[in-house]
Parts: sequence; structure tokens; C-alpha cells
Amino acid sequence: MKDQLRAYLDGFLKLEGEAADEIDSKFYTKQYPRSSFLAVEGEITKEVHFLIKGCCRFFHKKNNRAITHWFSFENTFTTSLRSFTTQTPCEEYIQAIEECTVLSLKHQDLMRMYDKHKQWERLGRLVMEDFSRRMLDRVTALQNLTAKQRYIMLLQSEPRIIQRIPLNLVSSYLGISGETLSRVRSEIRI
Amino acid sequence: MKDQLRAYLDGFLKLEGEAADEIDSKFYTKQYPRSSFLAVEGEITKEVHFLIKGCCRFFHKKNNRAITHWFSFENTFTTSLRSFTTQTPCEEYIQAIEECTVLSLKHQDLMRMYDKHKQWERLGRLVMEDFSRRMLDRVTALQNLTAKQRYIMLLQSEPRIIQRIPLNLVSSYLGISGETLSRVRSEIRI
DNA sequence: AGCATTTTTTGATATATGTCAAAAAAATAT
DNA sequence: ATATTTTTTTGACATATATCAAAAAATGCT
Repeated sequence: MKDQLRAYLDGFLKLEGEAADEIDSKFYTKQYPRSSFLAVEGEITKEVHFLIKGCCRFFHKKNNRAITHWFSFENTFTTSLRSFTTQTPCEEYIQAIEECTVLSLKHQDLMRMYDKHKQWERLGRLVMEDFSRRMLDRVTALQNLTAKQRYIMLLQSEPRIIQRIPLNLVSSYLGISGETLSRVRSEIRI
Repeated sequence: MKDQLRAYLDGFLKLEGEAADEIDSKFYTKQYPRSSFLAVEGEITKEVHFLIKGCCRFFHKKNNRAITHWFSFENTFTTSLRSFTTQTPCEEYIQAIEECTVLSLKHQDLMRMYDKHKQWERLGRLVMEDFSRRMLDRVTALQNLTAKQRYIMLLQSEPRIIQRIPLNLVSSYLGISGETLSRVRSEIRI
């Protein structure tokens, strides 16, 4: 399981020596049952999770409705970014859509790793750069695209979202109603 | 001018010793006239600019239309993130809306600063974390908000965009037509 | 397997927003 | 200051999408 994390991190940077040992000593396994929460509004997020298996939905409440704004899958870090990085109360919820196996790391441990190892500091930068690029893509996808275009784009760029996530959550993520998504899909199937 | 950059960076981390000296030795001043381009599609972005004065618009072309997806103002780093961080051809344009004075830094110099100074590596991480948080806000603003809500939200969170940027560019940024923005504004003025 | 719950689809209707065109206003350059 | 260009506003109309309601289908649970 740690090997899966190592393989992911190797994509950014090969950790060596003591910096590499931190993976063994500081990450620990957790299990989240389907529908359970990895983060809830109001609590300060103390851990970042690396998703080994399963997928999650990120959402916030707006006028009593849940708006899904992100999904995470295997081999990604999953945490409430703002709450974790600034250690302020969380403004969103993270919920397991499938049962999740994660490797978790405490905020204070990560801070110590950043202090102690230049390699981890760099890893942190590279992971954040990668995240930023993906967020830029998401902005482009939300801006100036019709419902059908958004769906087609998602189908091409993130097919697993459509395969594994209930469509009413996908529609919220795309910023369209569930009914519209259903109609868009029926048009495309023809 | 360098003091303005130093003050900005101090907000993230106080640079000391040789790491601080890099500000004097590696950043250099440039001037971009109104309407000139800081980045164009197809070219690899070799510099990151710290905006001392002026503002810029980021846009990409889609079906012969320009879609504005970001604005930058004084005291922010301005560059094509994907092109600069991955050193691949740029997919967007960055254009000076007002005449811009910038402090520029070459990619290769930044990479050396990252290698040489742990402090710069950390600064890079913190700047990227900050950027990521702002992008998250932008996604929330684009998703599931009506034209009027988007405008009101922008008015509250980024009034200078409305004050200094032509409205037809603002409307593109909000993902709505210029006509709709004009109507939304007239409703609100009452 | 069968029951309860959730999700998806379909139809009818209301509404928000886009598009096109033209006038008005504002900004820019000479 | 004037002419030119750009930006904003306004009106008419078309269209995409939301909403509400109900049926159908799928899924999860014991």
C-alpha cells in the first residue's frame, strides 16, 4: 500500500534517504465506509489523505442544497485544501462515495517533514503546482460551455467520474440540473 | 520597486541571507505598453513577472472568440502557469490592459534558486498554495450561480476588476454575455 | 430475494440568458 | 478639439436550462 504512494510520489520526485523513510513512519492506514465523512464543515482539517482505493465527493451547502464541487479517486491526495493549509475551520464536506482505504498524514507531521527535508518541501510545491493546473482546466470547463459541451468534455477528460459517480452528483459538479444532464445524455446516445 | 516585491513575499515568508539577495540579483525591470502581450499562444513562457503597476487580462481563443479567464493586478505574480511550470508551449494570451511595470525572473534562475535555497522552495510552495485557494473560490463562483449572483459576488470579492477592467471583458470572465452583464448592472443600480 | 430508498427519466411549463442589430456613450488617437 | 474606434446599452426574439411533479429504473440493505 505504501508502494502505491511511493509510485505516485515518484512521478513528481524520487525521495531518498531519511526523507523517503517518512513514508513508512508517518503515514498510517484508515478505512472510511461508504457515505462516511472525511471532512465536515466547521472542523479544522488535521490530516491529508492519500486515496489508495475508493472515491470521494467534495461538496458545500448553499441554500440547503448540496453543491458538489470536486471528486477524488485513487492515487490523489484528498483533503480540504483551505482548511488543511491554513488550519482554519472547514467550509466543505468530503464524503466517501465508495468505501475508501487511505493513507493519512497529520498536518503537524507534514510541517515537520517540510522543515526537515528539502525534498518534501519540493514535493509539496510540485503537488500544488499540479493541483493548480488541474483547477485551471476546471475553470475553463465551467466558463462559457453549454451543458452538452461540459458533459462531452468531462466524458473525454474524466470518464471515471461518469462511470463511478451517481449522475445527480455529476450534474451538480457540472453546474447543471440533473434533468438537463439526463436529457443531454439521451441526445448523445442516439 | 524591489521593496514592493519584498513586502509581498514577506507576507509568505521572510527571506534571509543569500536567499534574500536573489531578489536584487535575479529580478529585473520591464515595461509593457498598454495592449502589448506578456505571453502569446504557442511560445514557451520563460519568465514569471511580478506586477508592480498595471493590470493584465488572461484569455484563450475558442471558435474565434476570446474568452477571458483571469485578471492580474499589482502585487501578484503573472505568468502562464502551465507553460511556465512545465516549459511547454503556451495555450493562452496575457495582455496588458493598462501599461505595466513588472519585475521579471527567468525560469532557469528560479529553478536554480529552488535548488540552492530551501527558503525559495518553501516560498514557491506557499505561493502555489495561495493560488490554489483562489482558484477554488473561482470554481465555486462559476458553478451554480446566476449571472446576477456572479456579478454581485465579484463586486464584493474583487471590486477592482469592475473598476478597472472594460465590462465586456468582465462579462467573459464571469461566463455571461456582455448584454446580460449590462442588464444585471442596470437592475442593481436601482 | 424482497423491500425500501435513491437515482434517473420524462413531460409540461417558466425563466434566464444568448444572439443579433442598432443606437448611444465613452475612450483613444491624431 | 475632432474624428475614429471601442465599449455599453437597449430592444426584439430565440433558445437553453431550471423547476416541479410523477413515473420508472436502479441500487442498497437485511
